[in-house]
Amino acid sequence: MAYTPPGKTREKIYDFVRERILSGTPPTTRDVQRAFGFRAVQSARQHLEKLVFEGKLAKVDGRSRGYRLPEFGKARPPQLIAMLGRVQAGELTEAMEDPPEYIMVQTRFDDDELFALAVEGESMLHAGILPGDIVIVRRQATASPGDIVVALVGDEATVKRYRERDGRVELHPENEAFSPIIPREDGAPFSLLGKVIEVRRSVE
Amino acid sequence: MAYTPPGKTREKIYDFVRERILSGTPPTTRDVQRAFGFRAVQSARQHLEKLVFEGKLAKVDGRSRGYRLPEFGKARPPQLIAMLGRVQAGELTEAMEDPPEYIMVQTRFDDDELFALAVEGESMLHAGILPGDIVIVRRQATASPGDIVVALVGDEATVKRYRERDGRVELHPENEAFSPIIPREDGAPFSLLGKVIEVRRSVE
DNA sequence: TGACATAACAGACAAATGTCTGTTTTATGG
DNA sequence: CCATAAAACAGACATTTGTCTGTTATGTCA
Repeated sequence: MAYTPPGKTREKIYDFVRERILSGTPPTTRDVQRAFGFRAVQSARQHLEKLVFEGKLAKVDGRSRGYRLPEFGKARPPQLIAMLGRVQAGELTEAMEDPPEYIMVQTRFDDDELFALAVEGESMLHAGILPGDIVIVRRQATASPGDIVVALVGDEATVKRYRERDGRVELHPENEAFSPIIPREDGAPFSLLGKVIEVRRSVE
Repeated sequence: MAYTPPGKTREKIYDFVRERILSGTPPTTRDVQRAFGFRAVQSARQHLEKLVFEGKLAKVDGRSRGYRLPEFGKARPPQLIAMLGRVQAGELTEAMEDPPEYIMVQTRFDDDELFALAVEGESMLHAGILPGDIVIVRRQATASPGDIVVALVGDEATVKRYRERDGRVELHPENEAFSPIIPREDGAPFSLLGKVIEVRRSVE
């Protein structure tokens, strides 16, 4: 390979490795060699080791594909959770849209405690939750007053603020145009699905 | 290893592999072997191959750590972008908090076009953007009317709705308590940093 | 020009890892 | 009980991959 100014090639190698790590698998030394047309493995290795020395990459010695992004060690590991959809027969079921949708999150919870849901109404407008927003929900059967929760009322999933009054559960919207739901009174079957722990909105 | 009912061990192996893939690196066949206490590599391999056959895992033949989550093929690859902070000398600089913070997103843009920012004021309350929210921003020097943008006014980064009136740029808050900013008039140096493409809020 | 640092190359060894063939154990159904 | 299927085991081989030692280019600076 032709000679390049100091650090120039190394930068490109860093970008390459970073990209590969993020897209699923760290490259091998020889992946890097081939990608940059080096005729010697050592050329790739030298750059990689220098990147580790500089702290730009982390590494697990001896293991194949042992390069990491140093940030990953400190950050929470990414989790892939399912987007749920329709409400059927009293239970949220996976929306069977053609490409099953997943969303990547980083929380302190187990990923099988979590699911995601698209918000449909405007009842939580003043809490900054708009129609089309995605809420990340942690499954739990109880909640504390003030929590934003997802509940199944009748066969509809709804996002509301959880309150208690005189020992009774109340689900409050945050929009004057809507009325609170007091589960026992209107007889519809009620169950708490979980608590909202994150809200996301795409505004492209 | 003791005999287990059909499929039981395989489920656990799937969970294990999935976890590993999400946390950065797919396991090797022998990683699985060791993790489950198999005395033969083939035991692990048999399960893994069957998972691939069932479509629960994807695989790159021959390569080390070749197992993948099939969903990853369809989804946008995850991107790690930096959380920016303070505004210094007219430019947004990386907040040097001890563990440099990164956030994982999945967009159709290049990750070096993107940065993230914590919202500070209440000026965009009615657009569903609250103090403490994280906005994902795409760097761009121009915007279309209606876009929510991040602009540098003076030495402060601010999130506003982009408008044009009589050919002049106006930055509108979405909260009656605040007034629009008309850049040229008040003399403060102004520059458009980018457009908000995603809003996130943690409500734990 | 010559010392020096970095980049790149050559070739090799050893460990890690994917893969294969065949056997043994355990549960299930007729 | 026997046939069958799945689970688990044994042992081995080939490729991939990490690592090492030493050498040759190419640019920088005094």
